Amino acid sequence: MPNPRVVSLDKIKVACQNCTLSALCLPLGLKEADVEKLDQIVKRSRPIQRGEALFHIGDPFQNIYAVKTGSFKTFVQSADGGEQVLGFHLPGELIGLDAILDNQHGCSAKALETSSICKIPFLQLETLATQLPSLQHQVFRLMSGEISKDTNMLMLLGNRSADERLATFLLSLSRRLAQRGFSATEFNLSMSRHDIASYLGLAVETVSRLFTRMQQEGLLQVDRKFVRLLDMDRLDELCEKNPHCHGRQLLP
Amino acid sequence: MPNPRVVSLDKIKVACQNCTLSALCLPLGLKEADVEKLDQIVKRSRPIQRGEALFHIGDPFQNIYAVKTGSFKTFVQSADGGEQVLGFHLPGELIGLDAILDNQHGCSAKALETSSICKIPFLQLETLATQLPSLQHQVFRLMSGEISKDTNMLMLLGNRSADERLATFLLSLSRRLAQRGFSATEFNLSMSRHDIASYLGLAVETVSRLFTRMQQEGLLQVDRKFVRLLDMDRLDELCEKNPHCHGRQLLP
DNA sequence: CGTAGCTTTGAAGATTTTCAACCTTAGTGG
DNA sequence: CCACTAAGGTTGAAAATCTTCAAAGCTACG
Repeated sequence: MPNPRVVSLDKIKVACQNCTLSALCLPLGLKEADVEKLDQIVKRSRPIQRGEALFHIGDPFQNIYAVKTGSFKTFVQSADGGEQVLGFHLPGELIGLDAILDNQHGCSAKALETSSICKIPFLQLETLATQLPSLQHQVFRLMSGEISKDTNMLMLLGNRSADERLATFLLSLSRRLAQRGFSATEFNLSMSRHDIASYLGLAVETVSRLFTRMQQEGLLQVDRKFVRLLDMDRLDELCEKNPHCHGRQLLP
Repeated sequence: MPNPRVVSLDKIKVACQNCTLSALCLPLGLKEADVEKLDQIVKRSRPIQRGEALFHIGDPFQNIYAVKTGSFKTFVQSADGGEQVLGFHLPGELIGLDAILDNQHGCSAKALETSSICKIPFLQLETLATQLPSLQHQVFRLMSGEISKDTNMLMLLGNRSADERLATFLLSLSRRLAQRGFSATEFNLSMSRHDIASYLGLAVETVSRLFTRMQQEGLLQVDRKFVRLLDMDRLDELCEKNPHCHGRQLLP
């Protein structure tokens, strides 16, 4: 049995643990030697406690962040102190890519639980990307993926009923967690009902009622933060409904 | 009076007419010599007729497009043949940045009127960006801007009433047209009511009623495709409402 | 153990959608 | 040149979803 410490593959594994690889390189593209160079500019960071801010809206833009463990929400404050949640960020996902244009953050980011991140100085990343075409390509891809993600969200909010929104949200979480090796059917919601409601453009009460009803209908099981998806097929059906039909005939 | 043909600035102007500069370089950043190089990879294109497709969903990704004149919509087809509109693209704006990740287009694009575009081969743009750090930076900025744009849209759809959505939509058009030197208060809606409704996540009838009511209230004047914004202040107020109050008390 | 905060539940109210019909516009062909 | 047709737009009334308001239940944490 070979000692894993001596093979160069191990370096990739190390980088992966730092989430450098998982976030920036996972969709293939980077050579091993390049991963090493990338790893050198990534800053480690102490754990971030639940409720602690990663950055605030208006902060000067310097780093992008890759979630290593835990989860974050991004949001903007409304006039009366309320929050509009813009997104949730799970392990392996990036935060801060929207700040490049204005050179300052357009939203705030806060930890939903004790989390750890990798800090990537954007200027250094740019410089390195100039030297490594495959890295440049990778960053383009990542940003493109971010745009696609938002586009999908637009479709979700644009023309879908509350049921479809919640189902889509849960399946999105499921898929993203499964991608990281977590269970696709059982997980904890690190965000509050309030956060979910804000994100989906619904009232808190509506989200609460939906959870209750979906449980009664056997679609899922929910206990406080814990969720178990029971009928993935029917949940899928809810998501695939035609935007213009609102899927209202689906439920009794 | 100097002959504009001989000064090198003219090259920028030429590029600008091709929309290379306006889309890719306008937010400063590129040196004159670099603009010239960029201009060399941009392909001109014949006019595109109303209803003609720029690309279809699933098409292999090769170019990004900059709108020179006219306008486009991006959309996805739903199960029953309906459309979900994802965005409208005015002169100077880019189309196709969401296709990099999957290497194929995730939506279709169609001309809303007779339009012209610049075709930018993405592979060549990437290669050039490797050589020109300022161009690389510029592309990062553009993509970041695209993410911000979507984020704003999420906020719009997430928690706002129909009035606020339409007001925000109209002011967004106004601002973007003004940026290109068009009138900020009078313009033609190249898209149908159906497109607007789909984009804003509303029923066609609701959009129609809103136009009628806003006209009655003196906010604007509307005749078929033509719109004149009369009370920008009150329209602004509609947009700035707190997401959680829904601004419903604003209207009688 | 008690309080604060989050979640759930109920009923009333409101905005928006749906359904249906009518009107207008643009384009076509006799 | 006019009538005709199809598509898009407008309007009205009923239905429905979702929100708001109100209150109670539960959990967690000091």
